[in-house]
Amino acid sequence: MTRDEQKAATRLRILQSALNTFAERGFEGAGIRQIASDAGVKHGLVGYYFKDKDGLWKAAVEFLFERLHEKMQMSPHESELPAHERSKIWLRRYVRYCAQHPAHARIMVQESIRDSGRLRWAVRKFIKPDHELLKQSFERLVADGIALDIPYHSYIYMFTAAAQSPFLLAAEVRQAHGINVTDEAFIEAHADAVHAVFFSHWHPV
Amino acid sequence: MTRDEQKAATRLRILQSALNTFAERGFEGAGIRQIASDAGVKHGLVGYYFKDKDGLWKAAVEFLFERLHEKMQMSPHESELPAHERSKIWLRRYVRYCAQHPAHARIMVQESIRDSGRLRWAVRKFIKPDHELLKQSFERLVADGIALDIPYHSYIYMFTAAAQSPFLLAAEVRQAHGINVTDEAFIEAHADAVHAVFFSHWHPV
DNA sequence: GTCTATAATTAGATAGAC
DNA sequence: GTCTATCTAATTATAGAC
Repeated sequence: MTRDEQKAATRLRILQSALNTFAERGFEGAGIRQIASDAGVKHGLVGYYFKDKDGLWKAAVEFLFERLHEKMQMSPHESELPAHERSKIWLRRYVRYCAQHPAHARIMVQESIRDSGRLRWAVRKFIKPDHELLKQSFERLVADGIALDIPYHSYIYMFTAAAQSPFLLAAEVRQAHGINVTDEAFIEAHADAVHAVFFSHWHPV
Repeated sequence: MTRDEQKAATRLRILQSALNTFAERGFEGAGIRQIASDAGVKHGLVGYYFKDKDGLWKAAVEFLFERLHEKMQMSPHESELPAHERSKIWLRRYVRYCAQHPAHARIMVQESIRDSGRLRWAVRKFIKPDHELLKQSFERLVADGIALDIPYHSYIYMFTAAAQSPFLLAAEVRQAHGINVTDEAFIEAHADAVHAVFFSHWHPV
């Protein structure tokens, strides 16, 4: 491994550790010492890579959204499918993403509760652009009679919350219902359930 | 005011302050000094009323669920309405509760992310019993063809998340969409949207 | 009941050794 | 690049004054 690769690897280990810790304990609850220790480095090194706690948080969130965009990308083939097929594929992919990367929703939900400068940064850089795209997709689905004609902001927040919820709250689901939400069977069943609620109004003839 | 009333009033001020602070910053992020100062007392007094931070959190959560149960109670008259009317009333009442008391979802969501001993306590004492009742109601609605026949745990988490979401994430909704979710018009519109998505499958003849 | 004072930890940030 | 040492500030909890 070259020096640059070593450096990138160390940076990434800190970042992954930060993702988990911010997700589990929120910004204020997360400790730089804990994050560093989980990554196998000393706390002083975090400052070298990310300047301060804010910088670390922003880098972690940047990582999350870039990965989300990668994972949600449609292939050229898929992009040409009819709208109801496309949204079905998109939905399953999103539910699967929520199941595999629960830290994303955990970090963003906690920060959206907090109303911080960090949230303002994330809204401008990621949330607003993403919601703008979602709005356009949603409006096409409404025009095609696939999605219900309700206010798009209610739709966006209901849909994403419904898809994320069991994975966001995995600990509660396990304790209250004995369900392991990382089971493949549960993920599939939940994706089906989200589809039934949000898209079953439209039945192709 | 009698001594006992004074005492109860002071306890309540601390409790309210704790609700807001735990909601905004999570358990670890919340500071007893901040809570005490917002309540107009010195931090030492918190220990007198609630022993320690854990005791304060549990008292706050107890307060939340007792208020929820009060507010969601059906009148004898309402209890005799047909199922689809009853669920409609229940839904609007729940959305309104989420709008008026966002601290409830904010505290519980953050704690359900954390997987703590506090969560175990809340699951046993409040969440499991509540979900058991929800399950029974849901199964009746499915039998009557009012609710979709999907796994009840997916239904519970989707429904509650969809109802709570814009109020849970009020800061994000305001920053990203310029919407004040405490507006009466928004609350009504969101309740309509939740109803359309989760109950419009059934049309009375 | 309420506050003051303090003990024991812990936090984030940074300067400097290697 | 990585770590050690340290500074300052903030934390929870509690003992004791009033």
